[in-house]
Amino acid sequence: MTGIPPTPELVQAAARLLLHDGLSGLTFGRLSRATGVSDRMLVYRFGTKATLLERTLDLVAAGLRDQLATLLDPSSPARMLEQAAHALTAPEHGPVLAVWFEVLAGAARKDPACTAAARNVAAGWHEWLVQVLADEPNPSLAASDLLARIEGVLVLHAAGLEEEATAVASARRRSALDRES
Amino acid sequence: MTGIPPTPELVQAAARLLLHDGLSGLTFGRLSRATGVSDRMLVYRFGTKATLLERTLDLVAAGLRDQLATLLDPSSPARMLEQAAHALTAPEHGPVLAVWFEVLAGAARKDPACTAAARNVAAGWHEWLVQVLADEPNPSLAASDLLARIEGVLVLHAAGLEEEATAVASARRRSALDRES
DNA sequence: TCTCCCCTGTAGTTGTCGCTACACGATAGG
DNA sequence: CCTATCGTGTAGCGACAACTACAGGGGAGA
Repeated sequence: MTGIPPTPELVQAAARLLLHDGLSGLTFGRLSRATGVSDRMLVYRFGTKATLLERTLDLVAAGLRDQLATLLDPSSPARMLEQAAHALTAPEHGPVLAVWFEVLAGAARKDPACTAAARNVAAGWHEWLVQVLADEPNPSLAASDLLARIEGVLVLHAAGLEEEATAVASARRRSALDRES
Repeated sequence: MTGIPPTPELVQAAARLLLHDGLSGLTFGRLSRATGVSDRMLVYRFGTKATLLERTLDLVAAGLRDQLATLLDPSSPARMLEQAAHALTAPEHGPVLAVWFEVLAGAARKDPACTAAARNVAAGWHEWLVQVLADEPNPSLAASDLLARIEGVLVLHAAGLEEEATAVASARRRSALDRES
């Protein structure tokens, strides 16, 4: 018995809440308090908590996908790892990374919404990188390799090994990726 | 007003629960139901939820640290990435990975317990890899690089890019790590 | 004008959360 | 033997979760 679909502003407010408070912090009650819309209306519009999460994750995933493209300079593939690491480890991206890790955790537990969202983001990134690295002998592998390195650096940084992370990201020795370009 | 310290069996039961249900699934109530110990007694022994989480994370972190050492063959550094990826992406490690990502998410949000646990695990892994890669020109950097690659592959796998993950892990072309050894 | 249905608000239900107040028995020191 | 502390149980607190029952209000069609 779900009513009219939720307005985009509502989903954006939910996304803001999600980034601020994490997956478990996104509740009807909090969203109600944050927007002034009564929780009853939120339930009416979204129907259920699962779809609220789904819509919100879709929006956040779209944002994450776009983020890489604006952060990286496609013209110098060899430096994209450094650029990505430098940009994404900035403090203002902490909440986004937190949600990303939470989604990965959900995916590791086979949660359907998280699995879909994680694949959404990762596949989008990979696809974009394949475009960028089209000149490589094996663009798909190069994209996977670069993506894995970026993610690895992010994990190291989140785990508190900041210096090791930047060292890996900025290593000037020729890497497999450099050799291929 | 905390009483006698919790028994190791209690913490182990908490760790089992944590792996099964995630960070938010570790509650006094559930642990009570799982062990038969009344929740009142759990509160009495642990004092507070935070210390319950702390003790449990300590135990899980120790397990995670040890896990790599038993999974990898130090005699062939060039294959450790492949070994780690193959072993850790097995289905039975799903819950452990989920908790690992959850802890990373907490660390990204500056949660003290998660930050400590994440650094605990990552630093332990790094330290062990430095020992193993002592013959490299730059053991610390090589260890960071390998660790980042492993984590990156795990992320890709968790995000549903299984093929890309195994491709990266098993790429037979000479990598930076191979050249250094 | 009457009616009907979509939208919205009030107020609940049921459950779990972390945590506490308090009473009771056993045990151990004086 | 008295007392006092320790360990344990019962019961409950207030907050919050997702969700529901139900009563209106108000515009649109007959």
